[in-house]
Amino acid sequence: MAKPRGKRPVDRNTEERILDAASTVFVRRGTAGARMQEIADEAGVNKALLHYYFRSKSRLAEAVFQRVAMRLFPPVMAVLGSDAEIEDKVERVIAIELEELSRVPTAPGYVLSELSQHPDRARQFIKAMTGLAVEGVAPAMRDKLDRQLKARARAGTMRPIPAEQFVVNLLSLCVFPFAARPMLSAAFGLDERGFQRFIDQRKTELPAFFLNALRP
Amino acid sequence: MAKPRGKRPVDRNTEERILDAASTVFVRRGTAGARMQEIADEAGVNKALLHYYFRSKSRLAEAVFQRVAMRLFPPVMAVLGSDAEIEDKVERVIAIELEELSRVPTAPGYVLSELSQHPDRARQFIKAMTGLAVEGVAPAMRDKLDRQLKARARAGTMRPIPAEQFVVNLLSLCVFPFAARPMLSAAFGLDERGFQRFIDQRKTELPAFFLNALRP
DNA sequence: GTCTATATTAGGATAGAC
DNA sequence: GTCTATCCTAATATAGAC
Repeated sequence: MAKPRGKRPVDRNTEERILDAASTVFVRRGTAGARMQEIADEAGVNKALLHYYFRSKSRLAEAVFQRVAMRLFPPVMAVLGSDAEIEDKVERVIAIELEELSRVPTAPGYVLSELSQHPDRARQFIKAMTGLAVEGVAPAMRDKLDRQLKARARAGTMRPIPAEQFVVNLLSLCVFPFAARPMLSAAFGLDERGFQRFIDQRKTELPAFFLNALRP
Repeated sequence: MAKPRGKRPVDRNTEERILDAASTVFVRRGTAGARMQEIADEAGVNKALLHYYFRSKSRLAEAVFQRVAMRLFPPVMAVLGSDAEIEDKVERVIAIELEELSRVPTAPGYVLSELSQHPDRARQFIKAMTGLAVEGVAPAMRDKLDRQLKARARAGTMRPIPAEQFVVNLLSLCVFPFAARPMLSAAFGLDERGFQRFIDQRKTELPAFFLNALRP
């Protein structure tokens, strides 16, 4: 419940600033490693204010996770659930993801670690995203895709593949390199620029790879 | 400094048991979220003993990360760097990874989160794995693969693809589903059995998908 | 090598002034 | 709404007996 509802415009601003700061710090340190003090410093306010707005660290953590995840998943879901052709979807998802993740390259690591230590966040998020029960956007998207893929397979213009595998393959190829970035950089001897070049190369390589994999 | 070197056989056993317990707890809670007390309980020993063997939590965390990563990566590296044909490598890596990760499905989440919060672990690990400098196993494997892929592309029996992209694609497709397991389970409504069925399906689907993607 | 007991600090949370 | 000061538990770490 809770959250104060002040009248002054300052309120929203401060709450926003805190949320921004918290996102930065939680993504950097992980939820358990994050310190309320560091968040306060980052936001330029006092520790006590964090509790004033969010009551506890765990509530703040929840708000941050929702926010980060909300910026990551819905755009992809929208494309996958749209009426576009499969080839279009593949290209658009890859373009959107590599673009967005280049901007926040550490977000995947945070989201995945948060999920592995706090699996219930996944359910909460799916629920929050659909606004309804767990049965919502995700199954709708899956069914839509499933029909498309089956039709194309029947027409012989595409290798048959279950919709879930299709989605997971696509996301894997986009997200994993960012989540594993430190290991890849170390293994292949890439600095920051090198990694960015690797991702740029991937922007053209990945659609080609994926679409080729779908050929009948 | 360093680790005590007792004479009695008991020593090794206890140290092993602590390391086992620590792995379990660190993987479950993440490094920052893990508690020395919980590790001691899991190992059936006293807290003080952890410090006796590993001096501090951060040293223990380092040892655990090395151990978990060592069981995950080297087998794959070995296959990728071997003399086997590309098709063989693909099939073997997928088989090994899906098999091993089914046994420790939460390991990827731990390793990735550890990496994102502690990027230097990657360098340390690569260094430890090669036993030498950072230039070691990884580049050798990369070069080997690179030659194979280039030869096959020249012969027209395979679509050209940079070795790094090849490796990253292969690992992405194997590892990501485990790291993202809670989200996938929530999105697709899978329970534990459902997820296992999904992975079993993947054991045949993935080689087909990947090899198809490599066709010229 | 293993335990009990304790020191010490860190960090989340609250009280209360402004 | 925002700050300063403080409380209090939890958690790492050590001392010292056995």
